[in-house]
Amino acid sequence: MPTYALVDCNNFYVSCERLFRPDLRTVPMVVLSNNDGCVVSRSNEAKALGIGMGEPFFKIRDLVQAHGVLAFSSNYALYGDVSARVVRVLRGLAPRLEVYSIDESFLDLAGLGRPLAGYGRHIRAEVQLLTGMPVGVGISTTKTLAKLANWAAKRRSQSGVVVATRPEQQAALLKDAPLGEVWGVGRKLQAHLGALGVKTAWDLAQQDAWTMRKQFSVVLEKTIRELRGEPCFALDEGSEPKQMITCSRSFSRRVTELAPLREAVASYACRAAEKLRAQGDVCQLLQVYIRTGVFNPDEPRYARTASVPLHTPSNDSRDLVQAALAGLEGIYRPGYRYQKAGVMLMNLASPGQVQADLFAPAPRPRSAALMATVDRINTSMGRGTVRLARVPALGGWSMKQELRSPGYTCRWDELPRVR
DNA sequence: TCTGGGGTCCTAGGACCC
DNA sequence: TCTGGGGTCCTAGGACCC
Repeated sequence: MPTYALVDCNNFYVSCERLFRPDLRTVPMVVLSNNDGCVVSRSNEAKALGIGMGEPFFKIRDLVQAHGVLAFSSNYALYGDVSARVVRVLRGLAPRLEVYSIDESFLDLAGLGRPLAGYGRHIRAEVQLLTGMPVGVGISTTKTLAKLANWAAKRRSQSGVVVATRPEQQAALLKDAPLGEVWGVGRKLQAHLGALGVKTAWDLAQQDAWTMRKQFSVVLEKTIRELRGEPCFALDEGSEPKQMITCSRSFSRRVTELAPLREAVASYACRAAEKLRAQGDVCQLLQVYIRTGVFNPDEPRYARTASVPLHTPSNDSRDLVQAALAGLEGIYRPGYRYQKAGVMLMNLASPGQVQADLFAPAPRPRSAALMATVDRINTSMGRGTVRLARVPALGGWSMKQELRSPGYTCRWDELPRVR
């Protein structure tokens, strides 16, 4: 019988911040998105105060003041490092594993030959002991059911482990879970299905799969089958290269002039190019977009995307910056207050795979060696140590992160001190 | 005044072909 | 007055995920 465990870190970003600040263990706290814009992680104490996921920080300033809620800017270097440590521990406990996100992994526990509940508790204890990270464990026969069991582990169980492998356990789980907790059912689908009287995971599992497929999508059909214990989603052990790479940022303040937009777009193109080279691909189509804010109804709106084909597929930062800036020139209009820009790399391919364009300009000589050197220096000495002249270290548009914690585990000069 | 970033997959519709 | 059918490919947009 297929058996999956979903291991999910509790309040992951907040828990990372607490690893090196045990004094904060019971303090209400939140971690904010880039530019200190929205709440993206909340401690249990912050949840109890009614602070919602994704809530704009400025809207809860009073609440934060009144209850002494501690806020942190997101520190992705730290979170990425902690995440890698957790995965290392999990790999030792289940060799077949899918890293699903920065704070979640699916483990294949089929044929374990040990009692599942006990093994779930063992997983939890090992991760806690070796990394300090609290996790919940949901175990069932499909990935969708394991996700749901994990939800129950957090909400309904003292031990932090829920096993739902037997039919009666699964029925109880489905009847207990609101529709919106089902993996793959978002806000829109919840509203549509709700109108049909489908309110719980159990209700959804009772629907006719074929009818739901015709009325909604093949994805929902698979979700229904998975809820009934029929596996439709396989474990994905990774190594598939990405099909699209993007780098985009909101500005710390509105930008109106072309010059700072050029700086920002050039720096995003460079960052995207680094990611592209890290997976060893070249790119054949680049898109660049700029847009004004979307929340202020009184502000004139503008949003455009430019697509720039690369006739010679490339992963050279200089080529991608050039293409991005050419695209930007075509879509920039003065008179707007721009809030965000982004660069997307598409139609990715491995270098040997692409057909050379007979009339395309010749690729740059020694490009690969130069880029490899730049990447090596930036990897060892810090991102942005070597960069193109048109990419400033910091622009007026650069991200605001006023509340960032130290890089406890990833910067020599910010290591915690022990006295 | 202030509202994140990076992905995937699916579908519908249009262009194009024979 | 009458105006095919089926397949493929591409793109844009939407929904979902964390």
